[in-house]
Amino acid sequence: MGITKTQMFNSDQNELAIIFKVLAHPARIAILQHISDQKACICNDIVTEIGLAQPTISQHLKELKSIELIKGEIEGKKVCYCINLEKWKEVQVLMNSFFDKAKLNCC
Amino acid sequence: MGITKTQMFNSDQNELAIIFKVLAHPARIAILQHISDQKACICNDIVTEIGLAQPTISQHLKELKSIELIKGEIEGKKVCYCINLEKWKEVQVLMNSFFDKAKLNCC
DNA sequence: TTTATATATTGCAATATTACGATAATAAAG
DNA sequence: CTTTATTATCGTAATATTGCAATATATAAA
Repeated sequence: MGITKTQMFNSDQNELAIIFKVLAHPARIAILQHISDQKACICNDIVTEIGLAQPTISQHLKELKSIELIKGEIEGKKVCYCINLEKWKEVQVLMNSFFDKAKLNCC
Repeated sequence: MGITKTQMFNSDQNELAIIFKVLAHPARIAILQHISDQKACICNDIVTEIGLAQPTISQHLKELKSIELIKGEIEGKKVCYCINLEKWKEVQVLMNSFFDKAKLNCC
């Protein structure tokens, strides 16, 4: 159907999946790299750096904001986006705790 | 368009995005947890545990196999899936190196 | 060989995502 | 107030994903 049966899974599984989904696009990876490299944090500069249309970048930024990986500060008519380090670390811990649980005890 | 402009991004960005995309579904998170918890590694047991239809689970397993996070061993008429620990750790390292690069040097 | 069991593949309907043009909203500059 | 610059939102076309019924494939059991 194209619709994920969210109700069949627990909230941890759904939360992790949502985080992974936000990260599951090369443009969003690139945006995060540009922001954290300080190459560009102003929306329009990111548009120039990456080369997708402005509405497309704006949409990607919105998705990154939706899980609070970045925050946008309004500076006059520009918006400066930066990494939300608190959430950033939280996400990293979450992923690592998922990965650390895997054991090699299979058949 | 719905099509990702892969050619605009470098191979690291695309590789990371593909890995995140495979992980971006609660059913696939659940499957990995079941396998690594040893609750179920036989395909049909996973179907019973999770409650999605057999073809659906089979498709999710295929996607997990596509990036080699799991491998499936044929045991008679059954297939035992287990975590590919080598790739598993490789993916974890890749993610951490991405997350470790973020700095708080923004405006 | 026939039947039962386990998994994979195909085809399709429902829904989601990606990208962008057009346009709205907002704020600084003139 | 008007213009310009920057970002967000809306609408929409193209494509991708999800889930499952039907079916194919493969092995074991009878």
